[in-house]
Amino acid sequence: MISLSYAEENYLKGIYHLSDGGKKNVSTNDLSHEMKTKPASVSDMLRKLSEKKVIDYRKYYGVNITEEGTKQALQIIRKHRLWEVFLVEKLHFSWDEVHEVAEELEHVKSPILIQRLDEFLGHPKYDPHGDPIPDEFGDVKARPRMPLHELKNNDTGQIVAVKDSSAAFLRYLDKVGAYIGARIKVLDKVDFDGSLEILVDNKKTIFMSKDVAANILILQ
Amino acid sequence: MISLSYAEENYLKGIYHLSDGGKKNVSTNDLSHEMKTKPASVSDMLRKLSEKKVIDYRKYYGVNITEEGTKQALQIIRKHRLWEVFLVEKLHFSWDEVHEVAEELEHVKSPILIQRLDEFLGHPKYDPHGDPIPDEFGDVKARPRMPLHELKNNDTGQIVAVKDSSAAFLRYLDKVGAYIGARIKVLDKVDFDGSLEILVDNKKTIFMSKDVAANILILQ
DNA sequence: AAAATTAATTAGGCTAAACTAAATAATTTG
DNA sequence: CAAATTATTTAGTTTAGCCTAATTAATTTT
Ligand SMILES: [Mn+2]
Ligand SMILES: [Mn+2]
Ligand SMILES: [Mn+2]
Ligand SMILES: [Mn+2]
Repeated sequence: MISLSYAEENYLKGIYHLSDGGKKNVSTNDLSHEMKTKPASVSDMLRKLSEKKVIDYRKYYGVNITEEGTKQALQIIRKHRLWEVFLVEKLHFSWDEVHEVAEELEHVKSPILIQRLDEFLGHPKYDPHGDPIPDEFGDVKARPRMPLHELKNNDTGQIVAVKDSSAAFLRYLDKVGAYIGARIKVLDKVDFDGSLEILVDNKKTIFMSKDVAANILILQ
Repeated sequence: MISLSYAEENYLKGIYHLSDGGKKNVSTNDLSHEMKTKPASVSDMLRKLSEKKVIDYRKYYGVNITEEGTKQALQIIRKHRLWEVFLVEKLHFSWDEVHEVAEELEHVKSPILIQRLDEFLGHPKYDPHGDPIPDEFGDVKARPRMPLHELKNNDTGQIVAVKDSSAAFLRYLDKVGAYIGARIKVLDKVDFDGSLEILVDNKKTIFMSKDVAANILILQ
């Protein structure tokens, strides 16, 4: 297996995410935005990743991640999410504090480390944000999930993940009392702006904007 | 607190160790050997570390670590050793497998991470090789310890640390049955080559060369 | 105390990963 | 469909961290 640098790993992960798991073609500009670098830097990196055969790159036409690239991206994501679980379950981090740290830990190179960590955590299937953890072969157990803002009046379901893992968003969810695993029901949907009134665990009613709801993923 | 790069952290740690915790002056050549880089690269790095005030550097006369440098070195060592404890106690690594991985983990930047890890581990005082773990203020509980080859006939004591943490040495100790915490007694010391016959835990007799004994540290 | 040896530094290069500015390709618009 | 706009790449710099070769400083030897 070809070895990638810290920066290359981050780019590959960015490409994997923007391509929606390999389905879509990714543009230089979008990637530069994702990576917080300039398009010129992205062009440089794409050439290198292409030489390492983890992406297919046609100048001016964007990139597609290869089979090998997908495999590697999934292993980085596996590490990231396992570390997130560790931080929350064992070190009592809150779910809005883990992303940054996992962003570093995911690059530690030691296959045995990640295997043992997985065992130690009891082979978790999902990370603290509800995202599935790929297994050692890169297999992902995907659950069908739908953004909350697409639900109709009286629809019910369970919060299983968040689309946005930023600290600001997660802390907002903490404040209003939304969490992974919560059972919800749409009490009212305002036509004018798409904002929602939600019943949580048959107890608490919370109001949220369409933008917030769009970042909450529901299993029906 | 000035922020150091990954490479700078490793150099500073190297300087700290070679200087015996700040007591000795360190030469460019010795450091280049320690870091497995060329003396020219060391000169470059010393200039940079000097600008960051973590070392006192007089050209051609070697370096001394500053107060600030010592503080930072101790925090890196703290992280290194806490991670080693984690790997052994929680992930069931053997003591000869942890050093390399800790060498990477020690650079993860997150004060809260290391504080929580310390709590999770129950504030351990020593790492798997018997080395003391500095506390968050850089205070180290040093035990008086003596290399085994300096003991006399019939002297007794307890193995509390190893000087060499290489996998080869540690696996050799595993094989002969020497471990941290073992009670030992010197049964015989051969004048000719300094090799030793040792009684371990009043049960097992083991023979070892002077070189091996010199890397085993005893609390009397 | 000069000569020889050893240690350390400087000079000049290389690569990775970023950048800005300029050039060029692709796409959209009148 | 030519012109304008937007996206992307290329060219040329920068910085960190390494290298080799050449130079210079310090130390040891005769
Ligand atoms: Mn990362
Ligand atoms: Mn996550
Ligand atoms: Mn290290
Ligand atoms: Mn250790």
